[in-house]
Parts: sequence; C-alpha cells; structure tokens
Amino acid sequence: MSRATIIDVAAAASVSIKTVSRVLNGEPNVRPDTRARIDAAIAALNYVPSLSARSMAGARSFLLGLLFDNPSPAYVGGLQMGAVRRCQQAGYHLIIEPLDIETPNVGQTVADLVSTLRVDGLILTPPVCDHAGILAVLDQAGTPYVRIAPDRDPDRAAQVRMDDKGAAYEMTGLLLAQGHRDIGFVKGHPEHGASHLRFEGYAAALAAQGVALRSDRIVQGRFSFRSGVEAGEALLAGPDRPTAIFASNDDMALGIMSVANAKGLTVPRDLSIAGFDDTATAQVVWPQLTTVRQPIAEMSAAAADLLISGGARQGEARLLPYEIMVRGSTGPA
Amino acid sequence: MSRATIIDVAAAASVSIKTVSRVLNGEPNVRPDTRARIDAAIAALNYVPSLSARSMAGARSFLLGLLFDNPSPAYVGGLQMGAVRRCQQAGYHLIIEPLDIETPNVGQTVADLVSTLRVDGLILTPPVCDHAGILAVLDQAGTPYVRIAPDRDPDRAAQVRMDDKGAAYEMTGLLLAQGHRDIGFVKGHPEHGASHLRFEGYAAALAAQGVALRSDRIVQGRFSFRSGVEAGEALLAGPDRPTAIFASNDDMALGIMSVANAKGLTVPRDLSIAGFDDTATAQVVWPQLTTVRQPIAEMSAAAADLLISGGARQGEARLLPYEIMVRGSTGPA
DNA sequence: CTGAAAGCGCTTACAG
DNA sequence: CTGAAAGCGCTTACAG
Repeated sequence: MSRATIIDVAAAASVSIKTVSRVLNGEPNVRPDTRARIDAAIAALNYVPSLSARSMAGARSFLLGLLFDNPSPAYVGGLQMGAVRRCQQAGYHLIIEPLDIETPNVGQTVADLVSTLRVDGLILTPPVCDHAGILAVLDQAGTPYVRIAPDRDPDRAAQVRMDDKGAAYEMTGLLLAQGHRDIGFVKGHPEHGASHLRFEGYAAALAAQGVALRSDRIVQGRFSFRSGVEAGEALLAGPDRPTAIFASNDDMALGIMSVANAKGLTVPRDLSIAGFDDTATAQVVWPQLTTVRQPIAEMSAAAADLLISGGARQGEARLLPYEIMVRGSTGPA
Repeated sequence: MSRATIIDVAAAASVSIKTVSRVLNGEPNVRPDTRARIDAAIAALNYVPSLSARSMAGARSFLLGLLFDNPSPAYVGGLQMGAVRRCQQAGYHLIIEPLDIETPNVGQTVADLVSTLRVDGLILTPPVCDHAGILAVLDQAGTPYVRIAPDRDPDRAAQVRMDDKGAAYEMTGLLLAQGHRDIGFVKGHPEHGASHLRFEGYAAALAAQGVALRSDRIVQGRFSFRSGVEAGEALLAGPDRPTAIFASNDDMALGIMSVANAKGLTVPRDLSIAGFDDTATAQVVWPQLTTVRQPIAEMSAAAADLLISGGARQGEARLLPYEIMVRGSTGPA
C-alpha cells in the first residue's frame, strides 16, 4: 500500500480534511475528542504529511538553508551540526549550499535558490554574510535570514555572534595573572573583522594592567599555520623574546609551537602559548593548547531558532558566551 | 511582482504549459524554434520552476539526503562537500540528517523522513550504512540508496568504498623499502571493518617480503588519540623497540608521535611513524605525518552520481583510488 | 467548533 | 511535434 494522505486520515476519523489540517498545524478550535480521534487515525495509518504539498499550498516549506563559502570544514561542519539539530527538533529540514562568492552572478544563484526551494529562511555564515549583493537579493525577495559573526554592516538584519573582544581580553588577563608581562601577539587575517576585535581585547587587557604595548611584539598573521610559523620565527629569533605569545587562532598558535619545539624551547616552561578557536587539533598536540572555545554549533542553533521563531524578521541579535579552555601550553612566567 | 510560473512562460512563448514542461525536462519532440522561443521566455521572465510543485506532480523531488551518525566533523564535512557539489552540478539539493542509531525507533525516523521529504535517494555514511533496520526500511519503501564504506553485508545494494587493504599494503611496502624490518602496527577499533582490512594489508606486505609477523609488535587501538598514546607507551617501553610504527589512523599516529617526543626520540631518525586518513592535523604537526589520503569527498560525489544517474538501483559498486602521502615522519631505517 | 470549494504549480496519461 | 484535462496533497479564504 502506498502512503496515507490527509484524505485517508479524514475518512478514518470521520471528519473533513480541513479539521485534520487544523490538528496538523496545531490550530485552536478543535474539540478535544475530535482531536484525539484524528491523532489516533494518524498513528494508525502511519500518516506523515507531504512537505511539498504543504509548501505548495501554504506559506511554509519547513526548509531552512545554510549558505557557506568557507575553507574550514571543521567550522562549517560545526555550524551545520548546530543548525540541523535545532531544525530536527522543530520538524524542519536543513539544505546546505556551498557558494563561490567570487563568482560575479552569485546573487542570481542565491535568488534562483530561494525561488526554487522556497526556503523559510537562510543562515549566512562568514564570509557569505558579508556579501552585499547576496544581502540585497534576499532583502528584495523578502527571505528572512540570520547572519553569523558578520564583519560588516554590524547592525544589518538578524545576527548571532560571540564576544571576540571580551574573550581576547580574558585570555590576555589569564596570561597577565600568571605573571607574564612580555606577551607577544599574532594578529589574524586583516580582512577578517574578528582579527581587529581580538587585538583590541589584547590591547585593552594590557592597558588595564598598566603594561605597555610593544609594537615589536605584535606580528601580522593571516590565520594560517604557515603564517604562525613565520610569526614564531620573527618573535623567537633572538634571546630577547616574550615569555608568552597569544595567537589570534589555533592554527597560528600551532605554528608557533612547532617553531618553539624546533628551537629547543620547552612549552610552557620557556614560553607560554595561547590560541583561539579550540580546534580539534588543540587537544591533540603536546602540550595541549590553552585556547578560547567558540560556541560554533550554538551560534547556528541560535540562528535556526531565530528563523523558526520569527525573530529573524525582527532583526534580533544574539551574543553567545565563549569559554576559556586552560590547558598545558600556558604556565607561570 | 511575484515569481513567474510555467503559465506565464507558456503565455509569453505562445505555447501550452505542456510544451514548456518538455523543455524544462529536456524531453525530445520539441521543434528547435519552439524550444528557442521558450528558452527566451524563461530567461526574460527569470523563471525558475518550483521544486515542490515538480515533486508533488511528478516522480522526482530533486532532493538527495545524507544520513550520518559520526563523531568526526572532518569526515562528515568532507562527505557533505563532495555530495553537495555533485548535487549542485545536476540541479539537485542536499538535505543533511543526523541520526542516532542507538535509538530503538531510528528505522521509523528514517521512514518518516523519506515519507515527508520524498527524496530521490539517500547517501548512507558509516555507521548508518551498516544498520540493518534502516536498510530494511529503505528497501521496503523502495528508496534508492548508496552505502559509503560499509562494513557488513558487503554485497548489499550500491556502494562506494576505497581499497583499505591495498593502501595498507602499499604503505607497509614503503616502510620496508626504506629498510625497516621491525615495523610495529596499531590496529583500529575492532568494530570497524576497515580495521581488519588495514591489518590484512600490513600482514600481507610483510609476508610478501618474507618478514615475520611479530605479535609483540601488534597492539590493539581504538582509533582515538588516547589509544595511540597507550599503544605508543607499550611499543616504546624498553630499548627493544621497532624502527617504524604504522598506525591504522592519524589520530593514533599522532598519539604515538607525542609519546616518542616525550621519550626524547627524534622522528624519523629514531622512529618512523605512518598514519592513515590524512586529517588536517597530519600537516600541522612537526614533522608532518606520512599517511594515506582517503578520497572522502570523491566517495560521496560518486554516491551522489549513482543516485542521480540511476546506477544506485542497479546496485553498482565503485572502488576509489587512495593516495600515499609521503612526508617527514618516515625515513630510512 | 467544523466543512465545501478553490487553488498552489507542476507532471502524467492520453489524444491528435 | 503539440495540447487539453486531470490530479498530486495540502492550505487558504470563506461560510455556517
């Protein structure tokens, strides 16, 4: 036998399909016993409503989309997990769509996507969330969306982010509390907004303790392992070196750690190293890396929430808490 | 103005909607100039067909699903990338669905999923691809599916895998060619089929060179970093130690490397280490890890291919090539 | 609190 | 090579 439809359920419960529809959508104005009869029929027939029929007839598709163009599978993977879990809880489904934001007509691609799929909302991950053309297309189409950790137009539309500056401030404070007064800093990719925020947190923490900022201890990185190696070589070149280095992300911190090892420095005895991200690798290296855990899955879960609850249309913003993971790579000065 | 429909296109091209439908689906029997007129109307109106309407009226939904229940975000992320790219090329969309295969009614969950979504096919990743209940549900529903790297029922349904045994054979051969005659081996999780295949490859390579298998050089691991550390401690306890260790995956190889470092052994001078997987970490540690690159994205792309082309229904199987990544962690005995 | 009718935008099966 | 009609399984707007 083929799938049961709303007609079958209506017949089994001796009501009209409209009443079944009411129960399906949790609408009021259905007598309790009628509702019970319909629920029983649904269970007996193993009925599951057709998404495409609901989508075509109504205003909702129960589909959310996640747009991304990101080289880091771990980051994107984490975002997907958080979003898809929340979707499942709410009876929604998640469609993932990689994009190439360098493509000239990426805006049209997104427009077509929204048009064929009729998604109820879109989660935009960095750097897609900062693409003016895509945002314009969605605004025009009236498709709700939530931006995750956007760099530009900080007040545009709904968004979810974490407190990069606060986290960097707290991590720097941890190093200061351990007695470090000469703390090197490796900046992240200059095009990435979080880079500036993290540096600001570092600078503010030093200022709060009256420790002078030394420009020769600050190196520009690009978030890559390789740029971390270069930064490490610059910072650890001579005998006059910092007692701690705070890198704007884990990949760079790992690069510094490999330079330290190569130079025969023991971490954290000779040098404390801190990172940012809490990647999977952070716990695999030895010593394990002290770092900031980003609430990646939680951010996309919150984004899905805003889309499902309707908060996205109101342009709501959420700031999620981070967590400082103190591990073996940092110690007393 | 709202979205154009097939009716608008038909009117603009002065044909019936049926003829537009023919063009949309690439059917034959449309006069070239009629086709050109319709194409022009589609472009002019910016027409994109509605997926839900097509799905409801016809046999195809243009939706593929990826089912997983895997702790490794990198592995799942790689699979998603490969599948979604292929979907995009073919005008399909990918829905991702995490599952908990420990849940007693996971079969019903999958049945409901297939029922609401009407996906054209499902990609089953390990360990979902080995769940008898889920396979039974899909067989009964008649939903095409492709299993990725299945452990059990090796001949059931369409599947895509890589040659684990061949890769382990070749990696062991590489170590032998470098002069190693005392090669330790760390087995993977005993519940994972690939574990056995990789061990078989190792054993076969030794046998081919007339090198005896030493049971005291073989340690049972569980694919985790921690189990690698334990294996390393067992294998490197005394002065009588192997000159090379081949671990069944990178995480364990990394655990061994950290033990070697802690014991003051220099890799690869004192000990060669090889892994399996080519995780992101493999290139971040120092020295970089010699390992086997699994064609993860390629496997799921092939799976999507089989689903889209119809090969899945024929139960086709594909074996994809691996790649040996020779890096710094291995060297002459 | 409940229902009859129309319609969402396509494809199917059939006719010509 | 092309088209008129029915129907997919729901929700909407309305009536009672």
